[in-house]
Amino acid sequence: MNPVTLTDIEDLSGSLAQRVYQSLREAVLSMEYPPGTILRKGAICEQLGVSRSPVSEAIARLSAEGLVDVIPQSATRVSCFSMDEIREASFLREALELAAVAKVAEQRSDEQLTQLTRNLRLQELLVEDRDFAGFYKTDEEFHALLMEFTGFPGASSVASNVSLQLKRARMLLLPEEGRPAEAVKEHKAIVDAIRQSDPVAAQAAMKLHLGRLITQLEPLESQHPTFFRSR
Amino acid sequence: MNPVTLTDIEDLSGSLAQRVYQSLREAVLSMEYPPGTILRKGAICEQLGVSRSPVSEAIARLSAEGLVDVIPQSATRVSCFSMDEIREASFLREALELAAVAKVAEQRSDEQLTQLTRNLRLQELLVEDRDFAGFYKTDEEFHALLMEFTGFPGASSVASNVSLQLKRARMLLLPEEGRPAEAVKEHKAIVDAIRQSDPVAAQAAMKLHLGRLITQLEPLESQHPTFFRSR
DNA sequence: AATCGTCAACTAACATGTTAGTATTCGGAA
DNA sequence: TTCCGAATACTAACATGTTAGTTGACGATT
Repeated sequence: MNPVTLTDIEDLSGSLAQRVYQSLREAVLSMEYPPGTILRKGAICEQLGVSRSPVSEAIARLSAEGLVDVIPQSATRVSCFSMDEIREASFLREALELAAVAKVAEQRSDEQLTQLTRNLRLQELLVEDRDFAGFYKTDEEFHALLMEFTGFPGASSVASNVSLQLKRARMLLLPEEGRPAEAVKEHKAIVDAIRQSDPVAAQAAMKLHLGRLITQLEPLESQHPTFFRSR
Repeated sequence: MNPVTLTDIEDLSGSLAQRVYQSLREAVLSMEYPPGTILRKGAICEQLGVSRSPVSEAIARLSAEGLVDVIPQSATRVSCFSMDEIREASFLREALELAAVAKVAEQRSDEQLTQLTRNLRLQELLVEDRDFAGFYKTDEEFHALLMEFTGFPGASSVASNVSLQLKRARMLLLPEEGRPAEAVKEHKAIVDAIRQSDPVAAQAAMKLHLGRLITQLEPLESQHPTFFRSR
């Protein structure tokens, strides 16, 4: 009865376990598997045409990231949101992005500034075209670029790991009228501060920007109570 | 020929895989398995009296954390240090701890302040007794307390994960004469700022303190070239 | 009708068998 | 002696068999 909602692992690269992991992770983050969904190893094996070994490894990694809860000897289900966790993720993300943006403002190269500006222009275009999916993607690229420009290649992945729950919760947010345009303005303020090599201003602009997201997220708990756990 | 250097998994709790993971992780972090050591699944299975499944899962987790490098179809070895990675870890740790200490300074309870003060006194005692192992442990507890007091239970584990390489590299540092005493003073400055609810001063004190560690770590690359990879 | 205990079905966890890719060694040719 | 290549031994990766713990349903008892 359930349609095949997993991206085919044939399209991915790496070990089997790696591909299964990516496929499952994508399904969880995109809310194709909404919180509470029970993951059946057997079904996944059948669906992807692999044995349980790579599936187990994939699930173990998802569990370590907090995307699924595995109930010993019983079942494993897609983890529910908790507003506490979302606030925590927001706090950690802010800590990392503030440090990054300050460092970038201090040491940016012209080439890096150009890349940020180019990304910014793309954002404007996509908002004009009302291509919100494209905008989301470019938005995330913007933040990833900033982390990369710190000169620490792993910083980007740490930040995105820490923000996983935010990314997933954000999927519940319908693009609110006018919000993407505002986000672009805030991004612009950040880039302006970086252009002027002003770390303090860059941090302030980033803080403002990130604060908007958590504000948008807060009402979700009452709007989608089934996706949240009380605790 | 090799003596049994793994802590017995009997002493640990949780699933087999979890226990194996803890045992291996401890061995890597304590430098009992120095960088470059080749991990043989077969030997580990024999030594711990378990099958390859839990060992594989444990190694997969260590690999995800960057503590071991697994060479596909060939071998898995304890990862070498790289000064770039250590600088990166230091940057990320600083970002998190600065955010944490500011938040704690703003919202601390008296009970929390008491706990910090108590930890501080313990540090003084241990340094007086020249119990450096005990001091290291209490030092880490100090930083863990600060992360906990943010009110975000996961923040502590994120911070310690990010600092794994720092923790391991620190093992190479012989307790330098007078350094622990200085560290206690720096900790005291941090707690003083928290006592006065002064986030800015707390951040400054923390930044100074964390800066000392990376300064101590820098010379290691030339002192222990075999433990570092060039790249 | 409600509750409790038993049992059957299902799942993760663990053990073990199999495959395929890598590295090393050893022998032969230059 | 040196260099190259084939064969072998070893490893992680994958598949599959087995165990044990949990859940839910069903029936007996009150």
